[in-house]
Amino acid sequence: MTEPSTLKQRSSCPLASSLDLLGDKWTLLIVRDLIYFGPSTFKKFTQSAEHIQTNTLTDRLKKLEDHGIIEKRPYQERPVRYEYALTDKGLSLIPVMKALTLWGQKHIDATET
Amino acid sequence: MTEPSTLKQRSSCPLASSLDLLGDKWTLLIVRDLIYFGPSTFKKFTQSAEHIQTNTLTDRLKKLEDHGIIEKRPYQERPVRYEYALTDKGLSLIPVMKALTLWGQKHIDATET
DNA sequence: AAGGCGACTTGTAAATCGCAAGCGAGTCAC
DNA sequence: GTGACTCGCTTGCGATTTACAAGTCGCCTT
Repeated sequence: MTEPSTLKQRSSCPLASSLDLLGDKWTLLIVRDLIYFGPSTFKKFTQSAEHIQTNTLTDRLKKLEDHGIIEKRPYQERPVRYEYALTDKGLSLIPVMKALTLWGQKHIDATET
Repeated sequence: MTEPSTLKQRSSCPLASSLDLLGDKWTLLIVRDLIYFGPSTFKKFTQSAEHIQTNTLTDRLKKLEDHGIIEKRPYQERPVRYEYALTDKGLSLIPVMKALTLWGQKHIDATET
């Protein structure tokens, strides 16, 4: 058992605090998959176009779960299989995702919707 | 002279591409300072609450400039002093910042506006 | 009994980061 | 005209994080 991760906040600025939690190249991609395709498994995440590595995925899933953005639940027994799904807190990230997606479409070349 | 940085895109997803450019803990904080306080100098960036290191700052300023989000310009001669300011492309990040700031205010403790 | 699958864990090398220190051009005080 | 000071960086180095590859464990299928 690993201990739950606490958020190291660099300042009391809400933007900085958001970045402390979400500010990396992978976290929001996991959220994206959950928004677009619904609940997903460990395996499915690794098969998305960007090919996240398994150790990074483990780390991000744990962080997201520790902060109540996703929840992990078994969806079958024998064999136990898990899926990850967005919580309400996770769903509230949709506006953030939308803003970033729109900006990317408008300002970065070679993007498709 | 260092060569201009090109954007390494992991996929054609606009969200992923945005994260390729903006997805780290520092880049958007630089943009925040520019939005809140207007054009700023190298020194002033290092004095913000989160205390960015100078080598990281140099790297991010260059990246932002290379991608047309900020521009560097001398604001005085003798001695030459530089300031960094948002371009139109940079200003178009305001909705992204707003979304992230709102989310932080609502969902992360110990944040102040 | 052999092999496969899902969900991770481990090992290692490479890249990035934080922190401290130094540098070079220009200015000012004396 | 020499020493101190400021701004805008650059350099060195150890620590943390990441990428890539491989291995593990429990369960299931054949």
